[in-house]
Amino acid sequence: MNAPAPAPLYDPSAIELAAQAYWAEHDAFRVTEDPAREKFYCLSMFPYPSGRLHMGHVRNYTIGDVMSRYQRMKGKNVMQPMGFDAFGLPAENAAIKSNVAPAAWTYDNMAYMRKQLDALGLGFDWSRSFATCDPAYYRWEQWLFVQLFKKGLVYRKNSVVNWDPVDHTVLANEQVIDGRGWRSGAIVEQREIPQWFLRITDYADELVDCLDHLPGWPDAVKAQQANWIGRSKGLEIDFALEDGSGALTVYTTRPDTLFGVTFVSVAAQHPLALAAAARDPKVAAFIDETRKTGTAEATLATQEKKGVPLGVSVIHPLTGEAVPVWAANFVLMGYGTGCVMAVPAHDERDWEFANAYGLPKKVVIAPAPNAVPDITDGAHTDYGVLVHSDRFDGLDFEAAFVAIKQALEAQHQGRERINYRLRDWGVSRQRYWGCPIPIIYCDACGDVPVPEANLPVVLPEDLKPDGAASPLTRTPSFYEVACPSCGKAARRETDTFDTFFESSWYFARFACPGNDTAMLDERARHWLPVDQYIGGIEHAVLHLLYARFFHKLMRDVGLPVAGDEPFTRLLCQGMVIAGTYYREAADGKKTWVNPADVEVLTDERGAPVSAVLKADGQPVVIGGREKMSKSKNNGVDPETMVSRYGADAVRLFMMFTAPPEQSLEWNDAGIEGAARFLKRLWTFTTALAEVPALNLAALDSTQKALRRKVHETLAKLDDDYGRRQTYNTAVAACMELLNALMKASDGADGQTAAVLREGAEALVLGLSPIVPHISHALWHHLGHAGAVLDAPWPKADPAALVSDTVSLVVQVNGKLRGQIDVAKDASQDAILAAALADPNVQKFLSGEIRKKIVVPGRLVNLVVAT
RNA sequence: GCGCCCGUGGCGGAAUCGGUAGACGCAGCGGACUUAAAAUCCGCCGCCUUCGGCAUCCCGGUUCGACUCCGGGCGGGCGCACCA
Repeated sequence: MNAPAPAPLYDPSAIELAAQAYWAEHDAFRVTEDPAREKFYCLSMFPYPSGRLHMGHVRNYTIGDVMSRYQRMKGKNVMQPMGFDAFGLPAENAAIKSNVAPAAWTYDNMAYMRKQLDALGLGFDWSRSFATCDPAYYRWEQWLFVQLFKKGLVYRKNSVVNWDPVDHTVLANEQVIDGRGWRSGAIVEQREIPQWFLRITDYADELVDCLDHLPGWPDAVKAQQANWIGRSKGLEIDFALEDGSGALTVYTTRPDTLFGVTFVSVAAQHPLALAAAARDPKVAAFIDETRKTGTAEATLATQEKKGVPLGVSVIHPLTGEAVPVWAANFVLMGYGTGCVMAVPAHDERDWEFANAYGLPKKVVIAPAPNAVPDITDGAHTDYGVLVHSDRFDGLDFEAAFVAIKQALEAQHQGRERINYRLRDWGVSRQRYWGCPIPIIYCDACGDVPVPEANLPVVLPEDLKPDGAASPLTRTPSFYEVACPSCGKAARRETDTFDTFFESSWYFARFACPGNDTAMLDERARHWLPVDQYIGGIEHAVLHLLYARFFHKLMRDVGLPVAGDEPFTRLLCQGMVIAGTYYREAADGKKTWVNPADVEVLTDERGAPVSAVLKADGQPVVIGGREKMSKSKNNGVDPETMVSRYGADAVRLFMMFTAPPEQSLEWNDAGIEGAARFLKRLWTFTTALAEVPALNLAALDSTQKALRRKVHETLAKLDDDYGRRQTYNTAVAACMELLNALMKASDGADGQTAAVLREGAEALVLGLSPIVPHISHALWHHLGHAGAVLDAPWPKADPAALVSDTVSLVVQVNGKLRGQIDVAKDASQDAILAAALADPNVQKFLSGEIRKKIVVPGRLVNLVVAT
């Protein structure tokens, strides 16, 4: 090998700036539709512009960037866009706290975060970017809302909000702390006001059924969504009121237990309970009590079962018996019909309730025809066969469901019904910094949608929220309008959309930048669905369900979206966690200290024994590993890490330390290890000089083995990047290969040097999606003119993978006793002969060999009598 | 309570279809270089030990063979939370 020219030292910041400048200069990530190439749409959940990126963002976007760069090298036409989810409460809070306009605050934050994203080397097509607070964006969701209005998919009804009586404002749930307003400290009231709803329940069946056709989604997310939608099949059954004044309709999924009904329970807010309250002060008192506890949801589930008899009875539809009606605190007014038939023998809640009030229990389900279930300690809720149920005795659940349904239908007292836990989506928010709802209220014409020609309804950006009611409600120039229909004075809606509205369709708009005449165009059909979506598991239900819903809505109003589902493959990355450290004051108050300020002391094995604060050398308590957060003071700032170690090291550490969907523990020593590896890669690759051409015929067995390692690594990389999406094992394989190459590089010349060079190229190409900057520089070092991001993905040479001999393990009774090398096409007999000849194996072959198992390419297991 | 997921060295993790448990990295220990330190390089590194034995939360099962499959426990995490 020629004496290498003195190589420049690895200088991450210089290399990274140069690579980023190259990408910017060449507009390297801008894409357009290309019918000749397969498209790949890779999307990471866009951020709220809070001001600074946190490690969770870095992890999310690194994963997306790695996938994008890999697919690009595989020849796909990759679109990876990025934008900002720019409406929301923090901007209003900042406005109140620092007296800055929400718009200015938001745009400043976006500019800063854009710089941070670029410094990480993320390959976004910024020409497609937008902020959702731009009227050019939100006008189209107003337009969609108007279309849905016309189709009857939106409606207005009264709904409860958290009302702060001091600030005269509606509070979001997270602004209510222990039942009090976050700023005023006033006790929050529940108030009913009219709000807009989207009929997501019309799509409940499709939303749950389509889950079965999403093989690329994690099961956990699909399970959560199905759970959330909560579809159940049951019967509505009418119980006639004894006084002949009508009927009480209950919903049940267990009509097989109908003969076990001993009373009927209604919600405290049920009309029948309210009517009884007028006559009976005890009922009135009960209703009052439930209203007070009604707010604290967490206690609701565990609270004691309470109720009060209403003094009315209903007639059992099949037995004709009279059963009493009770009001009960555990019956939900908002689900089903607000009343349920009570079967204490076979329902836990009814069992508890009946026990508390001494109501009878009738067993009507048994595990077997002659068995008697034990209900002394609780209800028997399993399915079984019917007993004490007249002509239905002996039937199982399914048969009883059908038979009882038919019996009730015949007397017009029952019908099958599907129920959902899912409620319609309330989209009204009494907030300033959001998209205005495009409706005008006219005394003469009612609720009138803003005509399409008048869209967008622009949010005035010069208003300043002060924590009280939305400034829109105090801005006549905004809300005083003429009715679009009759021209008379009317009032504009001052509520804005839930911010989930914006994030429910942004994925589609990325395909259609610049279109100011339509929400979407044919380009959406080209790019959709998103091939790979990446984001946090915290969005498993709401965001992902709403986005699926919007995709179907856009489809049904005739917009050019492709397919029924927006996201083909979904990856939910794990949290970024870090150790926590604290000191506890005498009063039990904990002061959390940042991990960066702590020194951990270990025993001689390396196990941590104690920790001290660097500043004063005094001990701190070692807490658990938890999600990075302000409250636990265990956050690590990405920008600091990038300036200290370089973006490549940060990216490498994040991809190497854990598989993407698992939680990732940040530790400073770990990222130093990542930086060390990059330094080694740099030193090794830059030291390679001109080498002779690779001559496969001239390779000796050592050189062949080294070359096999190179190509085995390539084969593994493709599998890890593509099918498995386990970047941690891909990096490990590269580290292993670099170790092997460096071991072989001492005084290497001739064909060994040629193999080393081939290995270096494999490493640079194979690592380039993860560490794009150093790869960009090293690719040029290796003499290539083009950019590594445009190089084709390396393929393993099948010829390099074949070996003349294979190494087999020899077991005796399943225990490892020896190792043999045999020809790769050796016969079973030859393999066995070699195994039996091994001296160590022979030591364990005292008895008769009962069985000989040969697994080709793997092992030999000899079973002897013991 | 119901649903989902997970338990492997001091630590993060690997073992992809039931076939060498602990790859790769961190931490630690020993050494080289150095006046010294940092950086770098080399070696050791599950536990008990002499051959060897024991080890993937515990107990059982299937199998020639189980981290992997099945049953039952224990522990942890996440989601939903009286949805009839």
